[in-house]
Amino acid sequence: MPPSHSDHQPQVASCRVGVVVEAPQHSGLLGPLDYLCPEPLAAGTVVRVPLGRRVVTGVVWDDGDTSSEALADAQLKPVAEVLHGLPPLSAAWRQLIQFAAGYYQRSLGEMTLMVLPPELRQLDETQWGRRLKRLDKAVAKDVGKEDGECARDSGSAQALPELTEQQAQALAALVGPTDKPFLLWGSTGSGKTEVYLRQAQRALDAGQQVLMMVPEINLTPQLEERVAARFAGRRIVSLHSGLTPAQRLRNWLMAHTGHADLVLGTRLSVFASMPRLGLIVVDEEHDPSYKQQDGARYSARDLAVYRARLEKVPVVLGSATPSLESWYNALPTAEGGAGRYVRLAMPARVGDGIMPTVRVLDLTRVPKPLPGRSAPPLAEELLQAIAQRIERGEQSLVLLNRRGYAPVLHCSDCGWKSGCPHCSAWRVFHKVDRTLRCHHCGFTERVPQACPDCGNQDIAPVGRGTERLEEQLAEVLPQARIGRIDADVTKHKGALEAQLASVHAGEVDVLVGTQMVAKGHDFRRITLVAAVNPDAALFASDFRAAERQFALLMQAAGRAGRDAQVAGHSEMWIQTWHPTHPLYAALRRYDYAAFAAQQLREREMASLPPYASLAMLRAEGKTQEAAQHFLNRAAELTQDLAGEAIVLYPPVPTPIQRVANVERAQMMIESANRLALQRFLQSAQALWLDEAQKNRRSGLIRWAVDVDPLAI
DNA sequence: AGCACGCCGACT
DNA sequence: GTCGGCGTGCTC
Repeated sequence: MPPSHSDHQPQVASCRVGVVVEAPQHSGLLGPLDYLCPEPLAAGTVVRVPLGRRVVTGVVWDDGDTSSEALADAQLKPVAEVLHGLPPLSAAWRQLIQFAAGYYQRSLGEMTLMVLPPELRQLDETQWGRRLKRLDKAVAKDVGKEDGECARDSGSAQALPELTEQQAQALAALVGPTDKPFLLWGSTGSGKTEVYLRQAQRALDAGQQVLMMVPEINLTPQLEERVAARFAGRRIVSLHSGLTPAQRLRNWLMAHTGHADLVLGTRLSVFASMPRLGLIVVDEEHDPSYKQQDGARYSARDLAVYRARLEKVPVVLGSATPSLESWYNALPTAEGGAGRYVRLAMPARVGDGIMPTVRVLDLTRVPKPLPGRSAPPLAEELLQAIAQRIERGEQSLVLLNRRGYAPVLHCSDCGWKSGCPHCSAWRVFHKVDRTLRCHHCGFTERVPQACPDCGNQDIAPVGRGTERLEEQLAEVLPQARIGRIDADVTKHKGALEAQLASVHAGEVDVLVGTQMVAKGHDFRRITLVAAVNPDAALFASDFRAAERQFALLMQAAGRAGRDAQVAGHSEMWIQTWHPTHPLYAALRRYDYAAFAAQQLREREMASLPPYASLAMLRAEGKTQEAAQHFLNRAAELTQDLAGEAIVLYPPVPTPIQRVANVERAQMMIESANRLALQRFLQSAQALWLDEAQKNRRSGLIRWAVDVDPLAI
């Protein structure tokens, strides 16, 4: 570049700063880039800097001229703008990002910019100034209102619910002298939320901020309301991807400037900048949505634990069915666990509510339908139980984890099936709008009148989803008012709320739904929950399938009978071909500990998490060969590096091999030693990067490392 | 990732 | 003769 003397640097620009800018791992821009500035800038300052022909947002990472001076001052460009009025991001925040970037194998720049509000990345200095002014005004107005209306001694107005013995014990332990993370293991309805709220109150009273994380914000409106009601005098902001860019920036700034006392958010909120952080809560810590599934694949739960240790604040992980990782960490060493967390158990339901009786319905003993008659949608016995509920004016919840009418259409003449032309998957028949839809790439067509291959008019749906179950139930239970909740219903704005309201108002007798209804919502009048087809998870190739299914069924059971009057005759039905499976045996007794112990034994024998660490090298290519070739080369190149401590498994196609005409393959990497795996990935990355470059011509499209993968 | 430069086919 | 395809390479 020409040695231009821009008017930004009238004298000698004496200082050098390292600035982190957005650039992916493969760009070769790994660490901070050096820029010149007229006066020193504090680390954490947000700046705009020239990068190539553009000006981008970046964060000052180191203020000293500690960075390698490979480039002379003359080769450096000056910082373009400083976002004045934005307090620098703290050292702790930067360390969290640095750790996350290293652990999940992404560039520092990508990680940093990814977790800042998207809006902040767009603004230049003048736009930023205007925003800041508007925000200051809003804060001033709010604060005035607050001081005028409610005294700061929040909580005095409302009567707090009385604590159970178990809650009191858990709360006593939470002030105990330990810096270990807490695992709050409390069954559904045991009052975990009350413990969070009391502990949050303590932090707020001490002038600290609270970070409360939930899996999906739209599934937990009830928690949001409770938090808002309890801390009416405090400023509470939410942080999730459903906000508009302006709201997201505003709420992020409220947290960053310390104006917000409590941040309630999804996984991305683990990166919220909070100068007075005093407590982190991770509700439903086992939930898979804490793991980001694309880009930088971080686990917000694991980062919450890291952040708590970093900032020396307590962290509470809560669940009725903890992830086996957390469970193992909380298991005392005497019981074969790691003893790294403190386990707080709350087994009893509040208000004497008991869990519904589990009834395992053995499908092998259900008589076959008479010739010419079709089988009923549910076993006769279960249908009768539902009919009884309807007579008594009670509600039933029927769970089927598959939306649409039927998962596939089939031609009985020529054998044609409704495959997706772009994916290795069937297109699902949706009867409501007469479409065939691919649930992986979204490809949608009107359902054909006749078989596209042979013209046969008689193409039939095979299997069933929630739409069909709803229809079939309406036929056999003509007296019932039937409702349905799944992703197809809720994609229309407000539909979920409307449907939930009608359930609560008692306008629905039988609610059909996918797993999304099993999470979070309280249904006071449901006294029967039925899992129609829970067996698939028992024999899935994914080693975590059983763990997920157990959590889901426990959660589903918790939907029933939360009122003591009805809890006595509440039931949880399991329709299964494998009635003696240990998963159902444990579920019968709601014995998570026994289930976990059995799973841990299997994991230990198979060298799987939590006894081993995993990473997955994933590749996408124009052909399956291209994807696998890269993985094979990647393995060859790093075989020596791997040595004894790291096991590289042969590359295989992913469970759904082709999505949107892209072929996918993956290679599992395993080690008994987490640190060794980290070091390996770190060194391997450079070699893979180079190899990937060479593979582009032969059809490699993308590749990425997934550390601690959830699904394999 | 952007966004250049750069060298080969079908249009005003 | 130019507009534009996306292959290769760089950004303090």
